[in-house]
Amino acid sequence: MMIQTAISTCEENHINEDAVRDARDALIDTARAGRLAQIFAALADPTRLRIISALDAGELCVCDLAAVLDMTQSAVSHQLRLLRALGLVRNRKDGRVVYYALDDEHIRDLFRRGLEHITHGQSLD
Amino acid sequence: MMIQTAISTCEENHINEDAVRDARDALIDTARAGRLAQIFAALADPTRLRIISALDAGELCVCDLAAVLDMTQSAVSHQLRLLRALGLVRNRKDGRVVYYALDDEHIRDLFRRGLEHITHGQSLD
DNA sequence: ATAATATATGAATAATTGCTCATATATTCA
DNA sequence: TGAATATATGAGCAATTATTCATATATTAT
Repeated sequence: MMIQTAISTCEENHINEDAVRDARDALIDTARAGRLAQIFAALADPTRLRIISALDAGELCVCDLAAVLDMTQSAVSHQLRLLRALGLVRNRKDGRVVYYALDDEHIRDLFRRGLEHITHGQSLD
Repeated sequence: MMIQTAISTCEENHINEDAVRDARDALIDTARAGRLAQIFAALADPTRLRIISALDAGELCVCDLAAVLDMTQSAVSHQLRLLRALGLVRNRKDGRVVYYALDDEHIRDLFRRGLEHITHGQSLD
């Protein structure tokens, strides 16, 4: 007579071995998780999203960007530095004016898709 | 003889009026920016991304999820509460066991696209 | 060279956040 | 009912972060 091995506590034997196995296969490693989180983190701030939306229309110099966003030049510059460090924007210099533009189609895609999600409730592809 | 009006300082007249106009049109309002930021913020943490990746394989109870992630049940529970508050996961209760599953195809899509971005350098659509 | 202007950046601060620890709640079992 | 187990959650702490303020750097114009 076969008695089913007691799955005593979750800690020891898990509640569902199969599900755990599947999950372990699907689980992304911490390195990937970290890099991915960093990308999404770049989009996880209202100011940066507004910057990205503004630049989505074309390049803009820092001063004009600050005017459009109605923010301090300093604050905008700080965020631009961050976005540049992450490779999301590029800049070109013309005299003492520095123009910024979006430089990552993937991010632009994520941004637009997120925006779709916000605006038209449901509409995937 | 027509003398071009001096665009004195950026503060007053902007450096490029046209670009500013376009940017103003494209600029998303702060309400949208806030909501969108919140969505991306949900994906801006390695732990939450690992949770999402694990649940992408199917539902899992809290305890098994904690085991898979090698994290405290408490920490996992806290993150699950956050994800649930944002509508990213749903849960069903079976006795004293609570199973969690992904509940937002848009987020799942964003997650997978972000992951693609990470893994295969360039590959949009 | 000096003044003016556009941008960058270090330091400081306030707010947010992810985790731990302790404990509460809920459910099953004896 | 009481003990055991799965999950939830409040408080506290350490780390991160977005902004401001002051100031530095770079470029143009006088």
